[in-house]
Amino acid sequence: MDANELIDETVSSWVEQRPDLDFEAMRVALGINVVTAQYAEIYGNLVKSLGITLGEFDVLATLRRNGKRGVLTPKEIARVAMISPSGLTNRLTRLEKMGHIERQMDPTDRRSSLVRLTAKGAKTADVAIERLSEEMNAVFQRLNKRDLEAFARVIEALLENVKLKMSKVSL
Amino acid sequence: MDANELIDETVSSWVEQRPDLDFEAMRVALGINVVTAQYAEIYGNLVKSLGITLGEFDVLATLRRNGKRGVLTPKEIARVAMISPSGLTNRLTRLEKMGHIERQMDPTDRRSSLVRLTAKGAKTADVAIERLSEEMNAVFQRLNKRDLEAFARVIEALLENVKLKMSKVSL
DNA sequence: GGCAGATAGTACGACATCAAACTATTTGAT
DNA sequence: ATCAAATAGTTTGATGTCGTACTATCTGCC
Repeated sequence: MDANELIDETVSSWVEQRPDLDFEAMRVALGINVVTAQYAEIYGNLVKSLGITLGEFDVLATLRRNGKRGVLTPKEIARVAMISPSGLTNRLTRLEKMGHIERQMDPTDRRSSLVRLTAKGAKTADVAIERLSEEMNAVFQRLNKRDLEAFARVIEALLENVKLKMSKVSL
Repeated sequence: MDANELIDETVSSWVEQRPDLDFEAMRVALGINVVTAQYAEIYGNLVKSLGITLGEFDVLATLRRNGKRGVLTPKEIARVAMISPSGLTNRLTRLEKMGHIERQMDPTDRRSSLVRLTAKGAKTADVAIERLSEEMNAVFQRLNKRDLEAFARVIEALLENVKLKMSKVSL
């Protein structure tokens, strides 16, 4: 039983049970869900070999690519990583214990703080992003170029006018 | 700040920081993640108005479409819903308390049990799937037909040879 | 300047999940 | 027929997240 078979099985039993409804869009949505879950697992295992979770990598990656020398406030990290304030506190605490980041007082706003990537954290982020981008490029390289362009257009259209709230997304 | 802008921002800062790597596949993968997270939230709110979570709906839906009169063993539910055994036990307990399902002894195998959809559970599943399919069709109707076909092909190709394990997927 | 309201980050409680250990039962090899 | 191994489902313990409430600090209006 592979993923496409499971999806076919799911959709055709719905069609059988509810012939009054149209499940074609659902087939696509179900496929997206399974793809996402699948790659979340693959990427999760990949960063696990570096001793971190996907959520933790998300924070390291945000710092690595966004900050001047890897320094950002928690608020900014939360915005880009799309995580709740409390979830971020937990991630930062774990990363601090592991020595991937340091927290410092913000001299200009005593409510806030500055999160800085350590050398160890920067190294981890770099190795992870190298492997992840390599893995993703390998996967997509096998696909039909023209279809892939259409794929990207659909994704973009689906996200048009989507305002972001909280939700777990990585990279 | 909408979703496409966030993705653009993310990818271009990566390109700036690591010009030695190729992030084009990552852009697409990131888009898929955001789309999935976004629709998980929309669908989650939709079933929330019926008093259940997406995971619980997943079980109701599996029973509604797969069983002879909505009866399946937990093992079969776990297979199709892609959830761990312990996670399933919890979902079933919650659904039983709410009166959406009943658990009975399996006369042919005393280790196992039979999970049956109640009238209330079947009604909930039907209302939910009507609204969900309607919502999804409305979204996809706005998209370019040819692109959508290519989209489906890419999804299928990505899932080729994917053997399923555990992961949370709904519908 | 002072004070109401906004804002930054953290603490706490609840929740859903998984992995691993466990119990009860069935299967299959000899 | 017996018994080791496999299987079904539950329990337990740990994890990671969110929502809400809380503390500390800043901002802007008067």
